[in-house]
Amino acid sequence: MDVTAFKERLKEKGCKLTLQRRSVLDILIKHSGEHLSTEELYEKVKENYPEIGLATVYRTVQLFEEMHIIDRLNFDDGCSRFELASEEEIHHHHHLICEKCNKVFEVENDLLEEIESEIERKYHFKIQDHHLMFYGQCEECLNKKRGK
Amino acid sequence: MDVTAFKERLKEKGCKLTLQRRSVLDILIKHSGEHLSTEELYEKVKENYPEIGLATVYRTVQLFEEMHIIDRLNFDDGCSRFELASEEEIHHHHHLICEKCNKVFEVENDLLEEIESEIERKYHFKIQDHHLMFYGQCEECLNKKRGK
DNA sequence: TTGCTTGCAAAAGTTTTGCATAACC
DNA sequence: GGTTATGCAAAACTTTTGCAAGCAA
Repeated sequence: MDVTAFKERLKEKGCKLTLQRRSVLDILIKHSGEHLSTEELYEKVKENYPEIGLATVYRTVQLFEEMHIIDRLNFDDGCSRFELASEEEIHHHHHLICEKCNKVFEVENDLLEEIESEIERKYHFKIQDHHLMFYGQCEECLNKKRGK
Repeated sequence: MDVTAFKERLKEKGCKLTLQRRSVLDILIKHSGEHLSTEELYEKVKENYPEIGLATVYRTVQLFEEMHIIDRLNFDDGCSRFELASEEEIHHHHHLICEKCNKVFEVENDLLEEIESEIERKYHFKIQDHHLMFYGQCEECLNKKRGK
């Protein structure tokens, strides 16, 4: 997303373009695929912008979430984590979480359309989004266990 | 689960059967399908066992989670919620979360085997569990919106 | 100028922990 | 009797909020 488009989307919401908001977005883009927490975002933004406050980062991720710029993820590690929302309408990757080393992998795979339409029909529920996480063991940890 | 089996499973872990643990299990069984939070569990246990402490309930749900007696759920409302784990090895329901009224519905539907085996093959990741949540609008809220 | 935004500090909310006492086996 | 478990209070964390000052448009 470029600065002009970003400013435009903020304006639509009656919000202003501030250096803090730009800095948070920059870090999110720079670290896409890393699922940073608010605290981690704050630490990274501070490297270039030491005056920023943690509360501002919390307020910014809330705003970005409402604007659908980012998605909030929960890996049960005590804090929210974020990733850039995909630009396309139908996005969706899933997450593999290794219960040994806690690493998170992304999976490009949807295939949920079938399940979604069945659920929509059966339960009269209009689905707008989904989160799918798989828990288990990653290749590396499987090999370690087997002593390879 | 009966008391004898419960005691046996506790003993396997070197843990003792206490009135507190029995009380928490009783409430979980009595309110299965309700996704109680730790605080809510505490309130309900207190009705019959007023001396119990909140920390004990926190410690108990941690223990039960390790024992796979319950599953921890996260609906992004600021706390963990719990449900009894299914007795069968493979049995999975999913959750529909209405973003208007925040009600949670359960869906009896697996159909993920196909996706799981594809992921296991492609990513060399051994899947042990999954969580699938759908976000959207429930029938009631859809009807309200349309003024029915 | 006007209203949105920020930084700070304090508050709020959930969860964990230390420790003396109590309960289980 | 020895060890695990509990209750209480305090601590640790994450997140939110109030408010005066600052900044964008």
